[in-house]
Amino acid sequence: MATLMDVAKRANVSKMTVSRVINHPDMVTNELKQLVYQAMKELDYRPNLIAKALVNNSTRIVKLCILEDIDTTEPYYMNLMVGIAKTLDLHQYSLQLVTRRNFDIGNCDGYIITGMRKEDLDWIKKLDKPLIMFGENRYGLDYVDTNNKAGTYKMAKLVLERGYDHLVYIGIDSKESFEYSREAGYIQQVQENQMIPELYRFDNHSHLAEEFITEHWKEIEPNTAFICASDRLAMGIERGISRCGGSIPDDYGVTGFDGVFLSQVASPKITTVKQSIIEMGSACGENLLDKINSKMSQGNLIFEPKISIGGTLRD
Amino acid sequence: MATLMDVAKRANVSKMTVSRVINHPDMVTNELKQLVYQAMKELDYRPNLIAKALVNNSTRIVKLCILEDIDTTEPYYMNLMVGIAKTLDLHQYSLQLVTRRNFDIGNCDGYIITGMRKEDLDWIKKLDKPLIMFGENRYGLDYVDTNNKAGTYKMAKLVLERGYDHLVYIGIDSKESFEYSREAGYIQQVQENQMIPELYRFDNHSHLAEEFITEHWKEIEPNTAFICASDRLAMGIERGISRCGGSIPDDYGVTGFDGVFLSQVASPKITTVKQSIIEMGSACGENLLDKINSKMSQGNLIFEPKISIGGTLRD
DNA sequence: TACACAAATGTTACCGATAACATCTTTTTA
DNA sequence: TAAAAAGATGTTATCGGTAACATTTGTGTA
Repeated sequence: MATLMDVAKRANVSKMTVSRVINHPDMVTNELKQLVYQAMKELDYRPNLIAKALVNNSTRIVKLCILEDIDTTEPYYMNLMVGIAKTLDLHQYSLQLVTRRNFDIGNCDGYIITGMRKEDLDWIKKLDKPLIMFGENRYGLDYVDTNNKAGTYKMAKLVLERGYDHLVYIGIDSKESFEYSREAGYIQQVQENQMIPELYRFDNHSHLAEEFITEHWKEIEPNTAFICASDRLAMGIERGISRCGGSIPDDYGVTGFDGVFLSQVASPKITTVKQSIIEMGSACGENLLDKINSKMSQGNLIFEPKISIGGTLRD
Repeated sequence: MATLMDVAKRANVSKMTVSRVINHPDMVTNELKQLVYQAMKELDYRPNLIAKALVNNSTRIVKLCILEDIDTTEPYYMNLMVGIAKTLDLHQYSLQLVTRRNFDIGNCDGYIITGMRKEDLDWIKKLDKPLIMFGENRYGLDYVDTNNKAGTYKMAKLVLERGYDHLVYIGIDSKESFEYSREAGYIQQVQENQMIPELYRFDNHSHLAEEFITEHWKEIEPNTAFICASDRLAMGIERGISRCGGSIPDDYGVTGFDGVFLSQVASPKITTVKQSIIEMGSACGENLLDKINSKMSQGNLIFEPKISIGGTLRD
């Protein structure tokens, strides 16, 4: 691998001139610049990032802390990582994955954190490097997220337009901020239409939603739609209705939230609030790198979700 | 952040002594070692990995090349990454994710590659750093994988024991090595029982398997079991049978392969050949790091799969 | 023409670690 | 007991870059 020195010798200039051609090209005459470019090309020169990092006292590492249990989780995070990695690679940063099992925070230039619980706030606040949260929070930490409230608000609207006259919300039984926002979107839409909200909450497992349906099947009138806080729950609801002999989408509607994977595998495909996780991941990375290079980026980045049409709502 | 120098001053020794305490502790007297340890503790010293990397002319970066399309993929790769990342972090390496969109190979100490196609062989052979493939291959590249053949072989055996007398294999329509191996396992088991193999192949999408069932329902006799090459296909088969009014597991059996996520979400849960991807990822990382430090590890690492019992086979 | 000042390039020191060699101390051996 | 060998520690150079300062060259002005 060619070094600065090799290029310098070949171009008959000093190392600094080469370094300047790269970092401050306006301080070098065109003549020398050409020589240097030529030499760089001939030697296929690539700067040594490690050496650069050493002088800058940086690590070129970003830690991605996924604090939720990954084992049972949707491909959601995979997409997130792909998005983040894409940006980081572009700027020649690399990634370290931190999980609760694997809890090493140190030796990095910044953090992206997701799935935090309240008790994590302590150590997070102590971090002395730039950080950005993935997922809304109410602790004043900068974050990137979907506009959760708008997602369910829009979806509920769509469901009403499709003529279902009974809207039930199936939520995730958790105190996280995103859940409150999703509930709020549903509630607002329903109230604007002079209807009474009806909410149920479960752990995020399809079979719980399925059981809910089968156990309450007698009480569930046709023309009801279920607005679910996740595709997983939606899948359970869908399966429950099918099992009880209900007809989707004619008599019952179902909608999900995420649009990463499950909504596609379900049958019929779930009409869902689609988050473009890859894009959000990229933005997240971009944002963090800006902070690291103190281009003063701060505040939140909210993405408007889109509705992805499947076969669980009638036309 | 404290440096070697700081520790050295505090302990009243030279930098080299401190360095030796860390890397060649047997060359330093106990007395000095204690002093140095003390100083390190007081200053909370952590070696600067970047500086270390510079002298070793290494990057401490491993590239994970996922050459398959990730967008539509199961959480499989997420688990893989978690496994790899776990090991790498332990050894203070970090990860860069390479995809086809994002194709930067360079500046790293080694590669883990998965999802390669035949045409990738060219550039892969040219890589001048240690590499290990995730997933079996027949190009002589070292790999880590499940014992695919044993997986379907065992599964077919189990299915026979459970009394199904007609075994159909539902494969993935691809020329990859793992698929051939899975087919081979099924075929061998079936032939050992004087039965005639019956194989179908589809792209790895649940709805294709589902359609297959609904379209051929008349021809499918009760007491048939479907050995599928993936959980996705199994899910489709399962749904197709349910839709046609068939009873699982009483009249029909279904088995999958992977056990990462879908098998859990399906209903009933799929009896599947479970791969412990996280473990395999760790092993993969470990193996690569050994190669990097030229502890001469080479050859393949084959994991014996386990059968994970769901509700798609009768007792 | 000479001097001041700006622009272009080169030199040196440094980032934080380690290897190789140098020096000093202790032990072994004849 | 002196010389050689072994053991413990320190010094220097180095990895590949960049910042800060030093030097050279060129230009404008009196």
